[in-house]
Amino acid sequence: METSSEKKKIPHMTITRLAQYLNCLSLLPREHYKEISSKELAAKIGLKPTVIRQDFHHFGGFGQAGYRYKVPNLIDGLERILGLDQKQNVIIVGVGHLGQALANYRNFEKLGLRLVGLFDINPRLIGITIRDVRVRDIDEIPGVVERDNVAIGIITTPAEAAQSTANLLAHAGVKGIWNFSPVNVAGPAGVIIQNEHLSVGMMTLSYMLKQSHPPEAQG
Amino acid sequence: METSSEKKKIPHMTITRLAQYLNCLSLLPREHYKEISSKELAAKIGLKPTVIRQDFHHFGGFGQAGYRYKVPNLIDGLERILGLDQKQNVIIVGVGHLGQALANYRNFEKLGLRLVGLFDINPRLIGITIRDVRVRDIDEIPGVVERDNVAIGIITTPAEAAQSTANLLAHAGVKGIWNFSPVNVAGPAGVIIQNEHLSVGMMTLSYMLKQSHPPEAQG
DNA sequence: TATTTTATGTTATAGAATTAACAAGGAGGT
DNA sequence: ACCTCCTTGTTAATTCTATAACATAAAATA
Repeated sequence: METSSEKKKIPHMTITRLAQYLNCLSLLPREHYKEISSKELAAKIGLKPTVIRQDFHHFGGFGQAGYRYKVPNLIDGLERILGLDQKQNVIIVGVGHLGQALANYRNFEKLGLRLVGLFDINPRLIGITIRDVRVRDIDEIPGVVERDNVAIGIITTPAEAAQSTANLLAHAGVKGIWNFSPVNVAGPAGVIIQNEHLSVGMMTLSYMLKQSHPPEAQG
Repeated sequence: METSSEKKKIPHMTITRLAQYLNCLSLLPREHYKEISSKELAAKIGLKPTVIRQDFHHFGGFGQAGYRYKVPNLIDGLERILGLDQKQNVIIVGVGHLGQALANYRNFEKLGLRLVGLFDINPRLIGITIRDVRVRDIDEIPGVVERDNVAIGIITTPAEAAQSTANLLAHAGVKGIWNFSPVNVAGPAGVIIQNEHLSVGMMTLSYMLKQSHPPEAQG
């Protein structure tokens, strides 16, 4: 039970973990896991059970003392918190390899997303169809966003075009931008921007590799 | 305990940010930015200058009081810390859309990576060439890893094949695994694993959208 | 040349997150 | 029915992180 007017600050790491929990739960066979304990879930992700319980506690908890968590109940609750219960229309701008990979991403439906548009500036790409969605010119973006009530724009353009694409999307009226280009893009207040940098993950892996496998036997 | 080397515990968030700094620095035009201040860099990423200085301080700092940071010097230092100065051979397992997107990723060279192998189980993919690299069957992985001294294996297989691929890679002798499949994979001690979940970024964006744009007058 | 400005390195404090410890409640066996 | 074992919700303590404040040092300016 949360008081309606009160907005407790949820740690950002908690949100990230909630997403991991949901991802993990949605992938396990339904028949074998009607229920799951914080201990079991923690083991699957590599965390301690207290982390999970503390995360859930921010939202009043999802179970009852003594019981284990009901998996469907847990999934529903997490989806509701993360806003995945509401279906959203999305478009992808930039139909290069990464754009095409995302367009073919099967888990989009699980995330409550419906791909309603693909856009590029390359005339050789305009007109082709991917998963029943035709590639159109980017100047059609404003119309599509308004007509189809597009909530999220995905940027998979080269770095040079990323910021202008973000501006175009924001001006067209999207509420969120998921940016896969190498550069950080900025937007007007009110537009949520998620910058996704693949290289960051690679660099952290590289760092950890260096830590565990030092290049030279150094004492 | 205290060893002569600088093996203090570096916060994980610091490493993530170092990667962002390097990514940002490497993308700005060299002629305009021979030097940069913590204030300027912070503004570009959306942080406070103190965060950057504190991060650098873990490694003794990269400048001198009064001077601004020399960009090339900064880049070199960050690359050295992150282990990007040492060139590493990598292979990609799973030549679906995402695998092909990564194989065409131009920034691989910047990360010190050299793609030396592509692998799949699909006979229709085996034999094709992407960026001068031929797709081979996965049973050739052990030989290639040993012969070409492959340090990192990238998993872009479906969820079902992810863990077995990780096992195969670990047994073949890779030191690190970069996993893009939806499931977390585990590995033996000594093998560093970086699980990259695209859905997590999407879910956090969805959450933030819900916070700023409440669905309807509900509750 | 003296002074102001700006910059980083360093240290100390406030704040946040993780971890541990405890309380409450149900299931299962004897 | 009683006892023991588990499990979650909650609170407290510890650890870690981010922020602010300060010291140091060079460049720009008058």
